[in-house]
Amino acid sequence: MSTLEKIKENIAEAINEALKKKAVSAADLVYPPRVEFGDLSLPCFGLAKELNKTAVATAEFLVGKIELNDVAVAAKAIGPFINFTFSKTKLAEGAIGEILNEKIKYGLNKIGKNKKVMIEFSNANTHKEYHVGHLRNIAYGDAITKILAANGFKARPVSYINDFGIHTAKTLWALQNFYKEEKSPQPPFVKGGSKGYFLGKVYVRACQELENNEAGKAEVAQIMKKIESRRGQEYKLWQKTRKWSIDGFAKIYKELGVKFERIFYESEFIDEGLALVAELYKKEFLIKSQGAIIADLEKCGLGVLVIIRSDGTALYPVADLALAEEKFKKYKVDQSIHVVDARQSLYFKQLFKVLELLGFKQELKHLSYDFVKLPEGMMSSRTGNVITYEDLRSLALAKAVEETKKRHKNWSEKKINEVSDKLVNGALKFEMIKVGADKIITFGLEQALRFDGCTAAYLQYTGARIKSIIRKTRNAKLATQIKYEMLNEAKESAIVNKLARYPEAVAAAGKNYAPDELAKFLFELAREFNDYYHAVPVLKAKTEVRQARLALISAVSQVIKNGLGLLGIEVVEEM
RNA sequence: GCUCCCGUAGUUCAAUGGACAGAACACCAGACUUCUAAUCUGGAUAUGUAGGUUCGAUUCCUACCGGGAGCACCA
Repeated sequence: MSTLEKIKENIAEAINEALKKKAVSAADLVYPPRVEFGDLSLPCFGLAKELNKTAVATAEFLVGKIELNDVAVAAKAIGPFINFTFSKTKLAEGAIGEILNEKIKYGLNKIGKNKKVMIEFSNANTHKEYHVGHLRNIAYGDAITKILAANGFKARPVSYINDFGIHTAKTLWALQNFYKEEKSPQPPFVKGGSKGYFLGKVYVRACQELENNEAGKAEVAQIMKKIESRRGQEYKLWQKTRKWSIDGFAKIYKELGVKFERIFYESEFIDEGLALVAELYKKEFLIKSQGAIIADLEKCGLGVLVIIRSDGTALYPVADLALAEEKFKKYKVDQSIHVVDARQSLYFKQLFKVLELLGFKQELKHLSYDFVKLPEGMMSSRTGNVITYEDLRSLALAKAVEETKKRHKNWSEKKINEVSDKLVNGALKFEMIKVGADKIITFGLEQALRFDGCTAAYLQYTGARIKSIIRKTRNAKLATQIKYEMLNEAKESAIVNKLARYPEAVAAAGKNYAPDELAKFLFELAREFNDYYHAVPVLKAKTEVRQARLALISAVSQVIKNGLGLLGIEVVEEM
């Protein structure tokens, strides 16, 4: 339990003792909106009812009865609230001491109790573009994985790549029909693009060419059947191009520093899925309708889920059912989380209902988030109205390099690139994460490429400033006995309060599946530090004060590092 | 038509049912012989409408008005 949690427990206990019954818990204590009110507050509205008094009278009645201690040193009734004030020294000693002692482990908890959770995200398609929509998915999924792990879950990140859908046939069709002239083993690159990027362009072409082209659509269906049969030239081409996409994904994951424990492919599960579907069809769990095989979920208010097309080819749920079985039986997960865009809410309700009807008892969760659109309108792979990951990254990198060079004329190319890389990862991820999952992101390029305001760069910069100060102490060890009573600036106690709340921020982010809450928390902490930085000198202070301030800012640096880490963002020593 | 999501400042976003609705961007005015100015300080503007529940509603409920998404062979 963290310092602050212990304090809250103690206060709740003291209140209960004063009342001679268990009336409040630590969770009833809230943080006052203004510093003048104190450090912690009990709203007395609930108690007032129990005691049959007004809330104001309750606060006044109770405040004198509460026994204080050496941490909670004052209690004052202000209207219907009882406001507690902490000993600044004790809180600083507890919180900073804890941070400097636990380091990277500060803020972790055991709420998850080793529950095994598989988090599936970055479910991209081969033969299509990887764009900013996928970026939101991967940033969110990765942050959720790390946050759940910090909350004591056994979080297992996996990805499920759809390499066997009709889109692959469309891309191959266009490749064969419109890119034949390209005899070289290298595909006709869009300047600077990878092969995977190129396939994305081919897919767009395919969609355009197939519009109102019935003959073409029939050819695509033929190609799909050939791919499914896993024989012939088309299958070979499928294998080759599939690898282009997969290599492209691997490169992206490496750049972003996102790791998966396992990457599943639809093509691995399709046969198992088809067998499962055949069995379910035999048992009349699935039925034939209009030539297709469906799950009729009308009774549950979920419409119908088409599983096999009327031409006999498989749809998405086929492999998804087999994959779910694999997760539960082989990987023995307690919970399966699917990080997928909100537009697929109905699909997941249907899929989960089918799994439930099949008798699976494990927890299934569709962690949905809203989509990313462009100022000009919806993104669409089909029309090519997208910002691809590669384009975005190279723009961001150019900007980061430019900004870094401007400030550090003597840095080597290597150092500039290393720092720029971290800035780019931070900028891209933070931009996607800082917004609540239920908000549509209208992706503005200019805004995304900013390095000021509420951005990762601001946090990284704050960290770098602190590191710079610490370097100037020539890495002299912190005094073993820090005199925390030296931290008596108002700005210092604001920072200490914030630091002490970090473990709660981690728990809340996990409970609500909300990395944005953590992002906001870190931004606020950094803002408080930067304000302090301008107002209060560290290195110039007298020895004992300097030691205490160094301990404080080291703790800030540690918490920024820990928090950003949970968002998948690295800190930098200098920038 | 049915279902779901969202309406807060010029813009993009905050606010476990709590005290005076906060930031960022943009705009204006300031702060680098002083620990990194990718920073800081100061300045104006906002809860779609109408009801209800509550001591208290941006938050919960109902209706309406806007915007978006989904609803059988895309994923």
